[in-house]
Amino acid sequence: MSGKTRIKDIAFRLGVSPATVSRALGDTDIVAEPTRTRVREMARALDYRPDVNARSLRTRKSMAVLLVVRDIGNPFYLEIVKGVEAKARAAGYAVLMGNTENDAGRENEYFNMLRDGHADGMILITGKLPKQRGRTVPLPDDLPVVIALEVIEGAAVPHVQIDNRGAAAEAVRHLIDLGHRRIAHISGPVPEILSRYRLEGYRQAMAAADLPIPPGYEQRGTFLLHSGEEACEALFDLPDPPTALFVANDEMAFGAINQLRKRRVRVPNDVSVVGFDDLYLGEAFFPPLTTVNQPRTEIGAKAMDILLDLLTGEAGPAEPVILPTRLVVRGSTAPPPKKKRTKES
Amino acid sequence: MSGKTRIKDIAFRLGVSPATVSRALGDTDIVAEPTRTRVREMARALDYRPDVNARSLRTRKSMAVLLVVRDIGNPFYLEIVKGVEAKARAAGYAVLMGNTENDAGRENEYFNMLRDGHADGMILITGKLPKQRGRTVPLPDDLPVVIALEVIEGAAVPHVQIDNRGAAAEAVRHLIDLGHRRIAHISGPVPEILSRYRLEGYRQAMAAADLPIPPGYEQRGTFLLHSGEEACEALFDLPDPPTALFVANDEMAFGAINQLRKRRVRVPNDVSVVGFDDLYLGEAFFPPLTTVNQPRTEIGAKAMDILLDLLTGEAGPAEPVILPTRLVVRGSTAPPPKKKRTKES
DNA sequence: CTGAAAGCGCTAACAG
DNA sequence: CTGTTAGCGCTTTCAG
Repeated sequence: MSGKTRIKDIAFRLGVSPATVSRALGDTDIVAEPTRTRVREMARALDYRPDVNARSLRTRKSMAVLLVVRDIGNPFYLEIVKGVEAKARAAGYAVLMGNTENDAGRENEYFNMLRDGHADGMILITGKLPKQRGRTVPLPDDLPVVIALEVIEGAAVPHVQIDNRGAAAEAVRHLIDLGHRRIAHISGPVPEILSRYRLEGYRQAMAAADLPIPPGYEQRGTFLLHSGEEACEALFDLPDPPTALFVANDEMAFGAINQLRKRRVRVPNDVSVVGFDDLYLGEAFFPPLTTVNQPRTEIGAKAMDILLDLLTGEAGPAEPVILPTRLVVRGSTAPPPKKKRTKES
Repeated sequence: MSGKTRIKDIAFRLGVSPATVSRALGDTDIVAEPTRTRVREMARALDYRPDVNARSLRTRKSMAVLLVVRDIGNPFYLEIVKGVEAKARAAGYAVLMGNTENDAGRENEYFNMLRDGHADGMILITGKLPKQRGRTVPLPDDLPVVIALEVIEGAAVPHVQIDNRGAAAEAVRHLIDLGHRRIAHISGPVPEILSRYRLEGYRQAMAAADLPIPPGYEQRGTFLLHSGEEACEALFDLPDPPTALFVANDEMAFGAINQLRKRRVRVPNDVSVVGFDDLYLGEAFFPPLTTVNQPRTEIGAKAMDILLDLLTGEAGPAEPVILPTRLVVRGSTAPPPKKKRTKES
């Protein structure tokens, strides 16, 4: 009824000092057992909740971490978020989600929240370091920031990532093992480092098997559904179209398969497709998508573990932490068709 | 270098009082123009950021709102989040995301964040009011809470929702108009009110067309992919299986179509399927899913608008706000097959 | 073991 | 228009 319960209300009713109440409520300090229980019972009876702002102001820590993603609308991030959340709450931290929409201004804004007391540390899944006045500032070594999933080259900040190059190569090798020789790649936006790594993995695997990459076999996409369709269209307008596609993410792979269906090209009978990410709905897709699974929950959990270390003054890992991926073979890949396919509309 | 810049640093360098700095930085107050600019320039030069905790402690408002969803892992919520976010940031509010996992304890926890100063108001997308000590507490009328998407019956709290019953009926009517007579329904978990509304819409449309609902034609699912498969299995083990399915959400519809494919039942040639939600990937699915589109961004935006009103002391709408849905006809629905299908494994 | 007192950084009265 | 003063609610010395 009468507004909110404060520490002094409890203190007053019990005839003790506010300081004693504060101590009795905290875990650390030593308060005489009878007092301690009386305080706790009263606090519970009055439904007392400490004011976070007062506490944070005093202790200079917010007990919150910031999780900044590029696009909260991308289902891909969801499990990472869960991994972070689970660890965070276990350690008593709240998780604040930030959504940059790839906008430099907003990235900066979240970065500032570290300084204005909103959060104590941050996990970045954006592939960019915030800029100050247009130029990237070198992060102080002790700033509690962890990069997850993405890679920021040259940043002296702990990284949790996967071996994108190796995983891509493995995916391509799967196609090669199946007997494919004409394998094309639909990449993500090339300025982005993850796209480059996956592209490199593709080239590496092709080179290792002495397979040529004909002109036009490297299509550049945007990671979005429709760009998979477009890239696929370009690929199959080629005089000598591929028999297999390694696509840099699942979403574009769905788009590509869709396009193939429109052209009455059968997957996997005529053309095999491998994706990357292992999205939840990949299973329900037809055909079920062969793809590279990323350990998303673990990436989130590991990143939070490291952040927690940073927050308690421990040093982060000197080397990037690499988590293992797994090629999930489902129904979108098969050996190439026996007879040589010729150009047909 | 020397820790963080505070108001008094600026004041000291400029030879003015902290109060003047505070006023000069705020929009409202009147400060002599020269002072005002000098303060602002100095603040910018020192890269000053006001401490949110101190400010919140003093002003008793956090300028943050809480957005609580049932499962952050569900892509369905994403656009709602965006709608909320856009409005919130335009009004200077930060959005804190809460994730309940359907856990009563966690729902409560977020609710408490309203009282401990974390946030000033909240948008609930959980279908449940938080409980205190096991029982639902009636929310004070003036508590800044808005329910979006879900419905909590009997709660005197502003609602932003869609007409689930009407939208479901429209979907079923589409099937009826196509010529279907044997139409089954896969519902969500029935304790949930949204599932009930959609179920009612189905029954209503069937009744209005004088169509019977044979035993077994109402299957209960969980809104999850595999439950769509299972329900579909049960349906097509029936002696007289349906020629059309109205499924309470897209995810289960994907599962159902998958199951149908395994049984070599063609969609939409043999059986038509309508979903509900219009998930992003529904387009890429094969066949492209006919479904009910919910105006998700608008739901989020409208909910935030109302919350903003509540936060400024205005009254919320007395009646629930109903936003229009739209039946999106794509490729998963068609007239029923001409010849009567007989039972076949 | 407990109380008194100070102070985190900010803004809002209240004077001037 | 600006400075002084007080205080938001909490934790933490420092005494006792």
